[in-house]
Amino acid sequence: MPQARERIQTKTLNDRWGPRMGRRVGLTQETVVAAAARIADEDGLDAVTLAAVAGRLGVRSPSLYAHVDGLAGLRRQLTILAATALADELRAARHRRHGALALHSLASAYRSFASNHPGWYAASQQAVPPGKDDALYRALAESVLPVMETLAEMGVPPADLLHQTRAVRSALHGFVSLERGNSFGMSVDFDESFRRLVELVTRGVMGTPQASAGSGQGSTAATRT
Amino acid sequence: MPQARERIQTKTLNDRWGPRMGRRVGLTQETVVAAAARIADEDGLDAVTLAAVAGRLGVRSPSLYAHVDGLAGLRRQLTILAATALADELRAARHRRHGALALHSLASAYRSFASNHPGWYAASQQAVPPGKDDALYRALAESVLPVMETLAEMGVPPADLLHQTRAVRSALHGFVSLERGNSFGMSVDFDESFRRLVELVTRGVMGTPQASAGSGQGSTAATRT
DNA sequence: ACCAATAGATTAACCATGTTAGTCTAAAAA
DNA sequence: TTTTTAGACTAACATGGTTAATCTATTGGT
Repeated sequence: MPQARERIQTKTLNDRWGPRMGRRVGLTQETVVAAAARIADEDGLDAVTLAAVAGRLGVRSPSLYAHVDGLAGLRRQLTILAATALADELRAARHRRHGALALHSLASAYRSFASNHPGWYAASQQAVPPGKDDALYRALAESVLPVMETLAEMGVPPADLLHQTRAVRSALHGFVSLERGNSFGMSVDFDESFRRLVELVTRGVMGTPQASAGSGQGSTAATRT
Repeated sequence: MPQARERIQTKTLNDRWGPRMGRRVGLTQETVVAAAARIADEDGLDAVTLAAVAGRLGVRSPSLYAHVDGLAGLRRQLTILAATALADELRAARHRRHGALALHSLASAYRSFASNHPGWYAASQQAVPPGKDDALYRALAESVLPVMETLAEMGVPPADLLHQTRAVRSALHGFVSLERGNSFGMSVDFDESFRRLVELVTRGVMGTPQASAGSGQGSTAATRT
């Protein structure tokens, strides 16, 4: 039986087969990133490891490399997904609202997103690696756009738009980041603090007494600020 | 030569001695944390690993356990060191200044600290683990105190102090975090943006039109807000 | 000066994670 | 049906954290 013998020979090199060695299990990039996203929200962004994702999908870690470019690639995809989700929420919050009300709604949605999806929020606010990565930058820009549009619609002059957008983002991200990081001692009245912060920022944005005649870009195309 | 033989025998159990096995090298907790601090600033907070610290000190990783409680303990110590350093800077910035000028100086020092010591800043703003850790909390509270004192001296009523302190911290941390994380697209005019943000916040804090008669704590003892 | 105890370094070993290389086979394509 | 390929796998290695057991220079007592 040369054939049987050969089979045995080839198998002996590698004879501890699982029940479905080589069985395709139907992973896609979306599946993998979705699993990572669930882990991020449930166990924190730091718990997003290839091992954990593979474990949840019933697969071994190296299998993920067929769908995702290692851990770095997976985290990048997760950032894109998270930024896109945040952008959607912010857009929806702004929908059909105007002026200060739009800004308040936006701020509220921002904080809620971080509360409902802490892992996604963390992913969406990760340090941006240098080098141009179009898809990543576009997704991040999308999440900033609603802020900029709201301010523009509130009458912030183009020359101030960039600075004011940065101010609003700073306030929102700062508060949410400190709150999520448990960095406010004494756990009282976070809601009230946030309400006041948003009002402070709203007043500051609507006042806009300084213009300094800078060169403002007229359009609000998807550009990161 | 029985003596020589015995030496050889005892050595054969373990014959790959480095040139100074067991030689005490004079490590202390301070030395170890200082090495970690240098690495944090030079290569980023994520580069602070036991292996890296040990490597810099010319020592093997397990040796660090005599001085520091594992990686978690090391990072905790680093946070304390960083928060203390930040507190010192903020205190100095406030020194002999009053009103809006004090706040501007404080804000400037805050941003400079993050710029000069990115690793320390990151360490000082880490998510705070739950459970009471007195030394850690005290160090973090120290770094917040100058903000609170400045606002109190500017005339913010006690009932508003906690909220306003949170607002200022949010704005500062948010801006610095986004700036450090390369999250502001188009690298123009960060200084101008920061200047405006600080002025916006200053106006908002000095206005303080809402008081809502909350129960303010009269003293500004070292309490985290 | 000697001796015992200790502090602080070491190696060894183990676990988890990321990654690459090579293998195998079910599924897709020819 | 045969061939090719995509997608799973094991094996092997690197890096990092951690514990245990060991050794010895230092320290402190006699």
